[in-house]
Amino acid sequence: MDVRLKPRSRRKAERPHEILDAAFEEFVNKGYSATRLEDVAKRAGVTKGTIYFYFETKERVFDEMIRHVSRSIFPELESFAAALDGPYAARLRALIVFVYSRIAEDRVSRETLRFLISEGSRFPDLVDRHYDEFMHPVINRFHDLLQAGVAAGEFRASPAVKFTELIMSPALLLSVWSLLFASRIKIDITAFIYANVDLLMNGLSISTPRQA
Amino acid sequence: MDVRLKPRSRRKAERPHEILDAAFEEFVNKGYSATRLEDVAKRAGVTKGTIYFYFETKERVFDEMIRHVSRSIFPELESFAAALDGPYAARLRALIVFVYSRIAEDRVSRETLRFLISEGSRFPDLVDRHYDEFMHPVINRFHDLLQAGVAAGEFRASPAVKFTELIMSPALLLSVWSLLFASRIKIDITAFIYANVDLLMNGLSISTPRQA
Amino acid sequence: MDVRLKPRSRRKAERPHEILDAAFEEFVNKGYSATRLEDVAKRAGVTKGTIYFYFETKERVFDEMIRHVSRSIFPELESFAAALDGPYAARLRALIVFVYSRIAEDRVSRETLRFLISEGSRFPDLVDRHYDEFMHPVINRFHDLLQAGVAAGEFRASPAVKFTELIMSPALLLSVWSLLFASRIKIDITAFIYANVDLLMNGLSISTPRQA
Amino acid sequence: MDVRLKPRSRRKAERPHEILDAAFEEFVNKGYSATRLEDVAKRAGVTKGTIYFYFETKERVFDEMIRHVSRSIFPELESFAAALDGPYAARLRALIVFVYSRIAEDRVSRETLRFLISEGSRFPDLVDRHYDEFMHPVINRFHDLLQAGVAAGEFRASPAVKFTELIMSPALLLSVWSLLFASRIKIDITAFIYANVDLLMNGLSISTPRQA
DNA sequence: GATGAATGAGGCTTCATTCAT
DNA sequence: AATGAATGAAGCCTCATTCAT
Repeated sequence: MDVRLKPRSRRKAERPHEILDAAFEEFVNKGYSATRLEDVAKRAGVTKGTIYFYFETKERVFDEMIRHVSRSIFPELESFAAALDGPYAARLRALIVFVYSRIAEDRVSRETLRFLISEGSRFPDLVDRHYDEFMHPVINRFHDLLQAGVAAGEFRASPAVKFTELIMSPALLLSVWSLLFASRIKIDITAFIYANVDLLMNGLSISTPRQA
Repeated sequence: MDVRLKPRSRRKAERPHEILDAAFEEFVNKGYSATRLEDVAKRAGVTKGTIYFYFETKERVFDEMIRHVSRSIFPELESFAAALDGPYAARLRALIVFVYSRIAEDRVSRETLRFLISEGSRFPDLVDRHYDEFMHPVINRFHDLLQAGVAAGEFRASPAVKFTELIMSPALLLSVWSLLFASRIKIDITAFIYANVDLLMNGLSISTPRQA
Repeated sequence: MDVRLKPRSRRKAERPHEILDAAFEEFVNKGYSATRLEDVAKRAGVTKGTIYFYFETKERVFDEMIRHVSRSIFPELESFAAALDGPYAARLRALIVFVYSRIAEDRVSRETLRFLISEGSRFPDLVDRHYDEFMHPVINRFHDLLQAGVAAGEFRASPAVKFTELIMSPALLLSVWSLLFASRIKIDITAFIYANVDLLMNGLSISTPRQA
Repeated sequence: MDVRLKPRSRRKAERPHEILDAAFEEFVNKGYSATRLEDVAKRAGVTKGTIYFYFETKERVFDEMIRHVSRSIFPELESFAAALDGPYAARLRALIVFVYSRIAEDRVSRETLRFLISEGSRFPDLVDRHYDEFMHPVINRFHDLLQAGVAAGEFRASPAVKFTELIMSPALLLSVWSLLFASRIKIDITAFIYANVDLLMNGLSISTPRQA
């Protein structure tokens, strides 16, 4: 699909997105401060000036880039969680797999985590927003599910129910692992998830006779 | 030990350390690129020129700062692990608590993780080094312990034994949580660890009758 | 005359004037260099491109703006001066009042002086033109009047006759005062002119017995 | 005095002054906005960076440049005025000559006037300061002198006594004239001043029999 | 050893100007 | 005629680095 064939007006409407996509790649590579807007422009196939036609400052480019890319991470969490039925163990397993796919295996989500960690102090409301829009809802879904499972007598009333973050931690580890060692050490994700679920289900099962 | 009492020669010998400590704080606050050596100097109570007397470049300051601060994270891991005895459940619990204290609760370790995530692409051997010196040994110690526990018939032969990272993931989560939301949301660490251990021990116990 | 009622062709013919009027305001506010053509466009209710349809460069806009606004300053000087009659004191007074109204009290004239002073070195022939078209004729009219008054025995042959600029200087002061302190200190212009004329008439009167 | 012979420390102390002197020339030539700090640096024999070592911003350079050069305009006005004695006509003449020398004939004072007119809206407190420190004191001295002369029966109680600015206006005209036409039309300043004083003394003399 | 004045490359940002529509 | 997206030269400012003292 040759870019030159697109009508001018068509291209125009896409410019901001193209710039933000280019910005994502550059910011991922170098971090906020070390990224040169000129390089973003080059990657987007425009010149510096064009960026400033659409965005006021470099900070703004960063901020809107985050909004742009994180747009697609979790729109269906609620509907997915609501649609779950059957035994709670199966629901939990399904939700875990879903979260893995969105958090650990998705490059955008992973790199967004990197931005949060690297640039959080420079963009504090970025962090707030992500807590409110992503972390908190996920934690809540897990929490609801666990509590319902406990109420149904399917899960043990483990203290972990109050720390749902525990459930998510392996997915986060996979994310961080990817950010750090992706190019060095590969992890068999399917097997990892399987092990995760195995350990968790046993940990939540009610018939364990021994002490913690 | 009053600083003013130290003989001049003594103080001089500490200059580089003072600079690296100051560098740690500044790099933590702003990241590598956005940190000005002038601010490092100011915090260390010297002038820019002095930094260049001890270190060749800004990169060098960063690199040596990392070595300096991470020096103290894990010197006793091996001896600690070797000294463990008694039931494997108790050993595992002790090792987990130890790792929490070094990884999740220690500020230096936490911020080092931030550096790895933020500046990893700029300092690739930093990442390698940390994998070799910290990650890998910890994983190995857990792995050995779990295998021994399984061999002793105390732990179930869970697939998680092959993914020891799973065991560490809650501590990592706590670390990342701290890096992101420290100032916003507090977590009761003791209760968190307790929940973590509870879930894990149940997950590893042999008498669970049900499916994964 | 409602703007909306004007036929399109009529409005188009006025575009350049509207742009120049807008340019005047913007250049007054910020000076030549600091004025953005974009702001001129906005004020004129058009876009940047339109300005370039009518004017080749920013310099050209400035230059034509000056011609446009200074068009109206002095067309009637000659006829006004020619129409004067009666005693020379009365003629002089009338001419002074006329000049005040055109130089000191007229905003365009005042701001043109500001342009001459600020941007004179960038637009040298602007200065030449204004000297030839405004300064020189005014000085000449005063000069003729004073000489005629002296010849008629009404005015003293003061050396000031050769420095007619002296006569104009209070009006210039009022102009400059306005440019500088307008928003801060008010001057009662009528009283000022009265004092000016009083002093001048006494200075030119023949019957003064004492030395200068 | 070869610059290279000066000890480094000596030169260092002079740097800010040298920069401000260079800035004066550049700002005079091009105005605030069109002046490039790089040119100021070149003229001062330093590089861009050095300017920023001493001054925070371009605005600051301008502001301190004004303070620097206007430092010397009027320190002795009060003492000069206080030292006047003898007939009031002679005092007035002496004060006028003094003011001419400081306002009309001094290049720094003249160009400062240009700055006030050109950049006044960008540097409003510059205007305030100059009114308070220069305009107002001068006007007051003239006012005191005229009133004393009237009280002593030497001067006519002209309404001009209340508009002392009238007395100063020829000097201002000379200033403005210089700013505009210096390179084109020369004025014989001595003769101009003589004519000014002649006209003024006659205007203030008490024995004028005729009406204003 | 230590200072801090000086440098200059480099990045962010602005804006006069162009041009396809 | 008019638009407004796009360009790119240029200016302000920062800061790693150097070096005379």
